Amino acid sequence: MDPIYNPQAIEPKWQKRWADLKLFETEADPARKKYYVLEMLPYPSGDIHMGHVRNYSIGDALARYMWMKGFNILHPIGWDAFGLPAENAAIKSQRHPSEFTFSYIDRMRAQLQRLGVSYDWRREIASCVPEYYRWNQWFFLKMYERGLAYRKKSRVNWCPKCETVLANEQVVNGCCWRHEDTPVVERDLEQWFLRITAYANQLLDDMKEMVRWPERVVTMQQNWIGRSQGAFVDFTVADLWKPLRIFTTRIDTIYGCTAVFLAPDHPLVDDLLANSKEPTRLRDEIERIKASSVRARVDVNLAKVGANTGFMARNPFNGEQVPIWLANFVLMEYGTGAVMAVPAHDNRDFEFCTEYHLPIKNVIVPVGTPPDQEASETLHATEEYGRLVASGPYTGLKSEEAIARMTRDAETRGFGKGTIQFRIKDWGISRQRYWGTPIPMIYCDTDGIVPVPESDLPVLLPPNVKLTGTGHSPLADVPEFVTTKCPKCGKPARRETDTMDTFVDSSWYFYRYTDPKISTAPINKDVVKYWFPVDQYIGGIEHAILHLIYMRFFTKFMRDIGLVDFSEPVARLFTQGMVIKDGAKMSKSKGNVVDPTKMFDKYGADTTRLYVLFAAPPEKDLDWNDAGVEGASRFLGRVYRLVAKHAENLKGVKAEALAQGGGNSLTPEERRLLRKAHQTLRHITEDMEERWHFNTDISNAMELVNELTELDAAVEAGKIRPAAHKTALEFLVITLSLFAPHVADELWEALGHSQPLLKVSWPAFDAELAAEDEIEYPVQINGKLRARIQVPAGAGEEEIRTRAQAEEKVIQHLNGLQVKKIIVVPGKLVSIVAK
RNA sequence: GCGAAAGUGGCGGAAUUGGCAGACGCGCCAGACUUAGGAUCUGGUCCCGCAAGGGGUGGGGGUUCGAGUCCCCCCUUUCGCACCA
Repeated sequence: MDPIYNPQAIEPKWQKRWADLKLFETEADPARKKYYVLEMLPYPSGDIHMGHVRNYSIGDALARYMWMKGFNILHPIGWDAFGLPAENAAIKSQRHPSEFTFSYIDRMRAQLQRLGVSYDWRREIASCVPEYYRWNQWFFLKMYERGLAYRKKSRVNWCPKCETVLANEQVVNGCCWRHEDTPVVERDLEQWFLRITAYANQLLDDMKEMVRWPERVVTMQQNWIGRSQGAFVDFTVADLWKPLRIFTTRIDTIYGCTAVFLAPDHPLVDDLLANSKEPTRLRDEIERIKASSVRARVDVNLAKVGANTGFMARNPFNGEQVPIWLANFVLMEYGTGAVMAVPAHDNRDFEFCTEYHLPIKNVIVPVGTPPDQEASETLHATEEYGRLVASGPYTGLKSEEAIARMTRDAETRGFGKGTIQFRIKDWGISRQRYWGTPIPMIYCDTDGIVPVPESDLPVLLPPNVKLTGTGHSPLADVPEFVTTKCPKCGKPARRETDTMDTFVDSSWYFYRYTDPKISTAPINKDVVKYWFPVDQYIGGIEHAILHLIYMRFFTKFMRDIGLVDFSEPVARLFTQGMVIKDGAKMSKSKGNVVDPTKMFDKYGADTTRLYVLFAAPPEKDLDWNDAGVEGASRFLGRVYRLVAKHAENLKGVKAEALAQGGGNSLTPEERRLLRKAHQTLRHITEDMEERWHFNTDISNAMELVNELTELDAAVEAGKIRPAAHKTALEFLVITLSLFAPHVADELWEALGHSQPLLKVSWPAFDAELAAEDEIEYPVQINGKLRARIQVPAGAGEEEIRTRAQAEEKVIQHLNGLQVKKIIVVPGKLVSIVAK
């Protein structure tokens, strides 16, 4: 073997060997236990970045471990290939987005293959091919059949840079998720929506199955879905005899209601205007409030602004009339767009009512409050539950009781009902762009909206299209696409020209991997049954409430149409940290990008992977440091030389012979080396099962290398026999194969093996060999470390105590003191309390 | 404002259940080999102190024989949500 570590020769050699052996190709096999490792599929942007390297290195370490543990592994990769960047590049260069996309895929595939990840490349998918996206259309039609896809005109988020609509999930701090400094503007557009709200309750309830998901992600999804239980109550607009429905979660405070607040765009506002005695003033006020309303907000701490409409509303519980105000903080999109103002028990209402000198009426007191203190002055809102006062027949009830009873009474008396409101909205999927899945719908003057028949799928994206990026659907400019026949009446009709949000593509792609070529259905049910659920999904936290909620929604829908028989697709989720350099996320605009391929050229893929896993635990952000890569490179060089030096001699040696000897016949040096080897194996085995602190796994491997280096003289002196030496070296190579697989296979071969490491079973560590035979006990006196004693591992507490007291330094420090207590913690330390 | 996570040497980080703080690596210092070193190897490296010893995990308090770890208060950073009635 080459005496010098040369990754540029080793890595291509093994990548070719693995491919020739079809090492990573797997099939469903009901006789074997399966394990599905999934990493989030990349967008083909042109080049892989360090985030990809990190993601796939984590996944590969796990996949290779599970492989060696004997599982049948599904480990696929594909391309999230539709989307705006390719379209924007196409506009600039007047070429077709598919040119960019496919050439980028080729380039990134080559880069990924250099990384040497254990993918079954036969299963590669790209979402931009008709064989894939026709099933997006199929899912859409199935949803349409069931009333889960629908079209409506609504106010939508529009990104002026993307020139398209965004889903709520794609709006971040009022700005576009892809353009963080571009505020989203509102437009009223006819849009297609997927009724994710129909699954809101299930999306919440099924979280009980997501026990192996990061709590953070579960919480974020809970907040996003935002379920809240409350009641509608119908007030009446006094002069108009019109009902005005409000939503509240605190019906128990309704006797403290001193006003009703309307969103400025509430439908009743037009009525009020028409009947107002001072319409001019009111119209001005409305404009003013709209301008400062929550929806148009740029500032985070928006001041409360409002205006009195001059109208009154009647509270159905007590018949009181309260003024109707417009308020800038009331959202039309949530509840009913109208709220009752209870300034004594809601902070926002309090702030508003104080500002506009509206009365404040206290109706809740803490449960133990004596009667004479009930009428204390209100200086701030108290939002806690308590006991009702001044609340007619409900006075004296506790909040919980009152909520139940008042909701029931509102129902029986016909002016309200209990309800559950969600914060999550339906998923707007129409995009006014070209490079996406055409929405398979047809508009006919006679028959209205008509779905494309399933047999006519796919609706193909026309290849010849002029891309201008001017904010209307490019497909509308392609007459041969737009013009079609109505499937019902056969008369000329027009096709829908919007395309789907690309998050539709990624909502079910991981099912497709199990049988990527099937042409009769989106998925092969039987194969899905074998491979699912995904055992481990790995990706960035940024998808916590985008992709990761959409894919759950899709799975529930797939279950309801009989494609799958479970409700949650992913058993365990891992969210990796970002890759940071110089205190900021790597990005072209900041100029702090480290190009992985440059690292491959300079150090090799193994070193790059090893460094990325070593520099930080995988869930934390990773601070990139060029000097650290040098360290990883040096380490692999050291390992290589260590094995290369002895490989020739050890080739024919059998490793197992000594390891099974129970330790008795070993020389002290052998004992020491094998102890370290088994300790390392123990640490890494246990860590792979649960913790995944690859950084400490690698540091353990480094310690083993240090031990091997220190004991090298003993090897040469014959104090360590070849079998023991080889065992230690093999453990090192096996554990390294999870993180640096190419060099590991090279060394494994040099040690005389013909099968690659993936075919080797993960060895079991020997707890006896890993155990220390002497333990060093620190001895503390009054909490201060005073001495260390060596005690045989089997020693009892009494012996440890005696030895500690006999220690010279201990005697010195106890001089003149009286021992009160001696605490012996077996395996840990001795603590002496003295006065 | 609400919620979550975090704060440990010059740097990345380790300490899995309350038990020797700083593993491992980077950097730095010294030495060896060398024509040379940005290769390789060896030793050193939390702070104060010659030493004995003392101090030390954002700050302050507490529980405990013993606290980076548990409890209370405060500060800082990052992330998520942000008028959701």
